[in-house]
Amino acid sequence: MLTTLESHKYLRQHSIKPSVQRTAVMDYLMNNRTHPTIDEIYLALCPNMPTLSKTTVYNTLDIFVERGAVRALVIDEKNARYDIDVSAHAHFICRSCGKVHDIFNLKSELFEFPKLSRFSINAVEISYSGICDKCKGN
Amino acid sequence: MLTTLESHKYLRQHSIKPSVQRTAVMDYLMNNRTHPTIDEIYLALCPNMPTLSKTTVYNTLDIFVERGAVRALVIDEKNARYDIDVSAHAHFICRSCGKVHDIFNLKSELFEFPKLSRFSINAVEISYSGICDKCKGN
DNA sequence: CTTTGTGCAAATTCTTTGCACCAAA
DNA sequence: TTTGGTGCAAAGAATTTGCACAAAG
Repeated sequence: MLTTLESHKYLRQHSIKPSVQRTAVMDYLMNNRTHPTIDEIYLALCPNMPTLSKTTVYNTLDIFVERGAVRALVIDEKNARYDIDVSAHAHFICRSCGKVHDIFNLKSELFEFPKLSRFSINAVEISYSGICDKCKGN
Repeated sequence: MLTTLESHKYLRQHSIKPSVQRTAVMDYLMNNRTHPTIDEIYLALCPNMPTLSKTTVYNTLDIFVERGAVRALVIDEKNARYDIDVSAHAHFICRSCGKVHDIFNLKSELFEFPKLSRFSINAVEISYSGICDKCKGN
C-alpha cells in the first residue's frame, strides 16, 4: 500500500501541485493498477470525498497525462483508461468482461519505434485482445 | 479504382448480402484507404445517396467487422475508424491532425501473439503516435 | 489581492435503440 | 408473406465547456 506521501513526491516530480483531489486520484492509481476508467475512479473516491466532481477527475487526469505522470490507454472503445505504469509493457483486453491486464516481459524490440521519414514517432501502444480465462470458464 | 463488382464479390465471400448501401460503403472503403470514421463515410456518400442514414452506416460496419471483412481500429479516442486491410500491419496516428497512416513491412514477429496461460489472444493492434511531417511543417 | 483549482449545470459528440416502413426472396 | 434491411427520431453514455465560487500563496 503506497502512501499519500509517496503520491505527493511523485506529483512534485512531475511539477503537479498536490491538491487534496489530485493526491486522492494519484493514491488510487498507485494502489489500483487495474487501468481504471474515469467513472471507476470517481465512484471509488466518492464515499470519502462526497463533494468530488467528475469534472475534477477529468481535469486531474488530463494534467497527469500532459505531464507524463500517467499513460492514457486507447484500447477500450467505450472509455478512456489510465495506467500509472509508464514503462514499456503491453496490454490485453478481454472482449467479454472488458477488463484490461498488463503483459510484461515481452522482448524489448517490440517497443522500439520504426525509423520512418514521414513521421516523428514518440509512443507505441501494443494491445492484444481475446477472451480471459475467467470468461472462458476455467 | 475498384469497382462495385469487386465489392459484391468481396461481400459475398464474407456472406454479406450486397445491398445498395452496403456496396456503397464497401466501395468507399476499398477506394479510400484512409481509415475513415463513420461520419466521414456518411458525409462522403450522402451527395450520391441523399436518403442514406447514419444508422445504416453504423449497422453496415458492425456487420462488416463481425464477418471479418473489415477491421475496427481503436487508436483514435474520438471516433471508431475502419480499415479494409485486415492483413498484419501497424498504424501511426498524428496527435496534431488526427490522421491515421498504415505502417507496412514491419518484422512479422511483432504481430505474433505471446503464449500466456491466462488469456486466449486472437488479435493484436500496434499503434504508434507522434507528429506527421505535414504538421511539423516539412 | 491574484492566481489556480474545484464543482455544478448545460452543452456537445458519438453511438445505440425502438419502431415503422420498404424491399427482396 | 415472411424475413431481413433501412432510416427516422429519441435515448443513452462519455466527455467538454462556461462560469461562479473556494483555496492557496
